[in-house]
Amino acid sequence: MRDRKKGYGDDPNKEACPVEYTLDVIGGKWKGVLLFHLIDGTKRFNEFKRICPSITQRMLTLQLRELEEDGIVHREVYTQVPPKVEYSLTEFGRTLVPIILLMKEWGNSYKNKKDCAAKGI
Amino acid sequence: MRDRKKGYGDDPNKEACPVEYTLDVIGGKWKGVLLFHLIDGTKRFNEFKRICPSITQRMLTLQLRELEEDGIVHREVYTQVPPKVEYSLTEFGRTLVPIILLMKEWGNSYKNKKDCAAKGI
DNA sequence: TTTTACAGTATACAAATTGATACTACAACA
DNA sequence: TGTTGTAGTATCAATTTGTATACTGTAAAA
Repeated sequence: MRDRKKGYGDDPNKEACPVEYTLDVIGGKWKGVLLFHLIDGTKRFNEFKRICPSITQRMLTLQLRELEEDGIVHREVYTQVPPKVEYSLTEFGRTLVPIILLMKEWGNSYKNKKDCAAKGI
Repeated sequence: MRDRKKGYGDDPNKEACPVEYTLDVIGGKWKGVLLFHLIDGTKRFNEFKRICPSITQRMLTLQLRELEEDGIVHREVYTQVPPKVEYSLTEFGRTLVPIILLMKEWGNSYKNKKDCAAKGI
C-alpha cells in the first residue's frame, strides 16, 4: 500500500482488482476508525486522540494526511492561538460511508460470534 | 493487525471500533483480491498465482492461511499426486461478499475518477 | 530419461509501517 | 510566574510485511 506512484499503474492485472484500490485508500491501520468517527461530524485533532487513545500522535497525523491527499478528508485550519484544526469528510469521502457502515455491521457480528464462542454459547 | 491474541481484547475503546475488526480480517495486502476471486468459485493454489502474478508464493500461502485461521476460507486437501488443494469461501466467509462487492464498485469509481483526472476530462 | 506440474517450505534479506519519546510556539488562565 | 491546551515535528527503535531464491517429493507425459 501507499506506493501508488508506481503501484497499480504498472500492475498487469489492475483491471481485475478494483478491491485493491479501495483497500489502498481505507486499509490503513487506523483509517477505518477515523472515517467511522467522521461520519457523525467534524472532529478536531485532540478529539481523535481522546476517542482513540491507543493511536499515537504521529500515526494520527500520518493517517489523516494520507486521507487528505486522497481527497477523502478535508482539513480546515483556523489561524488562531492555540491552534484549531477541523477534520471532516469531503463529498468524495462521503461516498465511502456505505462501505464503512457495512464494515461496522460486519465487525459487530464478528465480535458477537467471537464472544459467543468464548462463552461457549 | 494480526496481534489479536492481545490486541483488541485489551483495547479500552473496542466498543467504538467494530470497523477495526473487519479491517483486521480483510485488510491484508492481498486478502481483498483473494476473496474477490473466490466469490465466483473455488480456486487452486496455482490458479491464484496465475490470476495475481505479482503476489509471491510465500505471501499467497501466508494470506490464505490467515484467512483460513479466521474461518473465512476453507482449505480442502486432496491426497493425491501431484497434490491438489482447493480454496473456497466458508459460509462465514460468504457474509463478507457484500462488503467485497461494495469495495469493488467503489474501486471502479475511484479508478474512473483518477483516469478522468489524468486525461483532464 | 528428462521435464513438467503441483503445492508448498526454508532461509535470508529489504522495505514499509508503526511505536515511543521528547520537543516546539504561543496565548490564556491561575 | 508557572501551568495548561492546541496541533503538531523530529528522531530513533522495533515490528510487520514483503521479496528473492533455492529447495522438496512424486506421478505422468514427452
